Amino acid sequence: MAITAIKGFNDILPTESGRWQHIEQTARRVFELNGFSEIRVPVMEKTELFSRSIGDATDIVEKEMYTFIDKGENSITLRPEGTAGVMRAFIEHKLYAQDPVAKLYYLGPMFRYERPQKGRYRQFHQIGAEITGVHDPLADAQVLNMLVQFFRATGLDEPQLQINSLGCPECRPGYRAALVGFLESRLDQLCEDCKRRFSTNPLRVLDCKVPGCVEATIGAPSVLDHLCGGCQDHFTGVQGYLDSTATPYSINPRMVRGLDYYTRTTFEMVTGLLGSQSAVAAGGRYDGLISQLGGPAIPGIGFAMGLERVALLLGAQEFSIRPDLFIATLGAGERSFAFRLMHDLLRAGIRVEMDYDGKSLKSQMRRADKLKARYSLVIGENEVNSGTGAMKRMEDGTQTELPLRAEDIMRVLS
RNA sequence: GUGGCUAUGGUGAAGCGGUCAACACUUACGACUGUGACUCGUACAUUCGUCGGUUCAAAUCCGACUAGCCACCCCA
Repeated sequence: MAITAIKGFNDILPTESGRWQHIEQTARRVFELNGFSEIRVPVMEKTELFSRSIGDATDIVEKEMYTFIDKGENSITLRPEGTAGVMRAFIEHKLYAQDPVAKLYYLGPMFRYERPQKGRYRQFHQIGAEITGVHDPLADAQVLNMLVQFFRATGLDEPQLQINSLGCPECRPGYRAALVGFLESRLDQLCEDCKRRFSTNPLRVLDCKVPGCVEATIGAPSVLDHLCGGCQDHFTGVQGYLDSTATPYSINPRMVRGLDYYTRTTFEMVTGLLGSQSAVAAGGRYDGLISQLGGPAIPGIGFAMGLERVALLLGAQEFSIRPDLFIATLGAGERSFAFRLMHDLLRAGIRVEMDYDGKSLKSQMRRADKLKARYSLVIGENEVNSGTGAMKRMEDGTQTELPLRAEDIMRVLS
């Protein structure tokens, strides 16, 4: 039996890589337009970074991390998400000293040990962006608008933006207490999972899809009614900015996040097209994270989107590269002439293909067709002797006689 | 970690106990001795995820294992 890839780790084959490049290029273009610069950080970090930022009691840290001990006895973890590493770098290199307002984006593989399913893999890829140093809801709104811009630019208008506010360390405890009080009386109506959540993370009960739980939580207190003045103003501000740019969104007071560091604004881009993996991108504000990791008290906000999920939404769209010209040759003698011509054209930036191993002309023409070459050119003894030949436009079969020099060929191609 | 489903060539698949494992696509070569797409011809699974069992006989029945998919949990 041949060796196969690890469960949940996928190859991105040439037929799909074009789609991935389209996504990545679009993200880079949109993000850079918005003033974000790329930051590249390692795929592994000390385990402690993640347990401290994401939260010890979260599922990610409790059961989904690829953690191991290296030869120096250090506990190392393959990053399960990007923000922690980016903020570690931000603090470690004191980027805030130059300018506390940093706009950073990153992209790359993330790792989570979960059972794979549609749109969820053990190695998956995210593109994320972060803004540090801005308290004003303007930063929230810019990040959200940029996300919406990205999806539009990618040709996807389906995912919907949902926003919520989780409050801050001031007001969240009060809300949590109110919710616990409410749920306590209906504990017997909740599913087994929710009974467990009730003690570990009561906010999650609101997110449960079991009909009994949905019903039991109908009159539950909303986070939005328990926000303190500051959080209330902030959330209103975010909405105001979104309204002013006519960015469509809806408020989902039941939206909960899986990472502990979120405060105030949280959001998701959701789709109904990916089965149970409805979130294509998600993020929020993390005002306490940087100081929690040993940096100064600087706020932050950001998001990450799942590339596999975006790629799935894009479907089987073709992004293949077509050659401009295919050169067919009739004999070994002509091939060196053709090779030289191809070389000149490649140097000029023309995409050229030629036959590699002396196949029949029929085969070569078939190949030109299969590669979807725009033009073909047959080179035989006559062409080599006369220095002229005929370029055939594959689309309609018309031929153009011309001298076989790079500049003449380029003229026909343009 | 839990549950369900499925495993036949490069791909999509027929086959449901008994002659060479259909068919389609892909690929290669040819019909056209210097011009593709359409058409036609030829070739391409000593073998049906793996191991074991039942049987005179198994891709077809049984068991175990493995893998994949989907769902739950959770999440991008």
